[in-house]
Amino acid sequence: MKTVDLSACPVCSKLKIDDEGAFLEDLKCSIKTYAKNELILRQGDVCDALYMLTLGSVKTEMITDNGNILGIEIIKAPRPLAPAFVFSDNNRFPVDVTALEEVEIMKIPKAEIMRLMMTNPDFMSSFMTHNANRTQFLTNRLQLLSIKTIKGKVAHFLLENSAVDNKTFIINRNQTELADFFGVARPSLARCLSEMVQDGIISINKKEYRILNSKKLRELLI
Amino acid sequence: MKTVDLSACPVCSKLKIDDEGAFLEDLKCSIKTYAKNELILRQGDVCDALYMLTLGSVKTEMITDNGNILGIEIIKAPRPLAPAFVFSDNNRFPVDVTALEEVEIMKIPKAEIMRLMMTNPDFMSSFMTHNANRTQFLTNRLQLLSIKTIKGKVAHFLLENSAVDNKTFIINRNQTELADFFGVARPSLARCLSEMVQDGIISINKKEYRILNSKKLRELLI
DNA sequence: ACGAGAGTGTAACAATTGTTACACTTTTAT
DNA sequence: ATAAAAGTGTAACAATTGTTACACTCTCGT
Repeated sequence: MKTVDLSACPVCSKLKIDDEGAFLEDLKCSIKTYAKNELILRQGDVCDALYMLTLGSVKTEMITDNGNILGIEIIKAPRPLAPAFVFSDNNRFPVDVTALEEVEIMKIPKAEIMRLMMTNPDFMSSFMTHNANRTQFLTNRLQLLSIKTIKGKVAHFLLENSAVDNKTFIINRNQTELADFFGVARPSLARCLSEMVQDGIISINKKEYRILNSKKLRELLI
Repeated sequence: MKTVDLSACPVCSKLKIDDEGAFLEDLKCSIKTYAKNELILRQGDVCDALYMLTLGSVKTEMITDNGNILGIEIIKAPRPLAPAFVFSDNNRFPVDVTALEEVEIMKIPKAEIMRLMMTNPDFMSSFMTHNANRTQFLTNRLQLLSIKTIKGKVAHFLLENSAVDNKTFIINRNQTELADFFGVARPSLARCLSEMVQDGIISINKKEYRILNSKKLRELLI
């Protein structure tokens, strides 16, 4: 059974491997499966290995001190989960990870990662780049959270997600998830969205969003 | 002139180098100095090299779309600035960096970093760990920002900064900087602080903060 | 096709925070 | 030493967001 497509993985794609099967057998790793909605990793868990999502998709969310949920992101296989934290001094998971469907996770010991990095320059480079991109993602998240008004967050989010040429796009989150993502209350988000629709700035049809007036949308950032 | 103490640097400390001088001469890098309050790096600048702060201290802050300032951290030499971003796909600086005093910065090309990593396992390990710790720092920042009430942020911050045994400590930020750090308005922070003092939860004397009632402080997180 | 449950729209009201303004204190530079 | 600048306390008011509640629509499984 081939469960992993290494070439699609951001940190493994550059590996020059003759025999993928042999490579994976060589790797001292264990594989575990999880059912839909199962909690895979808990915020605060010790992170002594690299967890590679090899099949399915998961969501990560942060539980704040006050019990609020802050949605972080949805991750689809194949991709490593929180790869940076394997190497941190206080190596604990920063988020809860929950299975969105049937999921398969490969657990690779830290020592194995070290070995791969030392013997394989391309792997090292990919791993570094991937981690750097993750940091950039976190920075963007920080930027989004630091916008104080909900309309500003929405504007930032929509402008970021809209291609230059295409002003219509699908957002694969329902309103509740979107509110979690922004760290605001659901009815507050609904109010802002409906006001923006009334003002002719955007239109919403189910999960399809369209920017009608990007000038006004940009003004909401000010 | 010896400007750098490698042993104090989080990513260079483990380097086994006989002749520090020769090592630094070998490194294809350039050194530049900046005056107090000078803007060293601007958010969005292309980041094609590792910037190592070798002397002095700087502050980093993020300018959000709406022009607000979000204070991130104060960095003292020796330490690399935004090391993760050298390797990111979209390698641009995430923050403004401003000199807090006379500052010296060493610019090391990306290729040199790669060479060091490949030839020096300890350097690689330190670099990885440092980047991981930076990610963890960003995650903590994210957690702080996701707390919605100002008192909650203050409580989180104070509890995080207070040692277990010592309930008194110095915060080297004035009220304005603290407000920027929390991403709130200065008078709002002042109001919360004075209420917390009135309620006998904390006491403040200039920059010395003391926790008087840690139980009540913890309740503010709920 | 139909009922249960999830998701959405919206309203009234409460709570928190932001804004602006100004007096006052402390620090810094000359 | 003294003026200028930076930092702090605080008040009135505006604006935004959260809370709670409920009706309505849509989706999905049986």
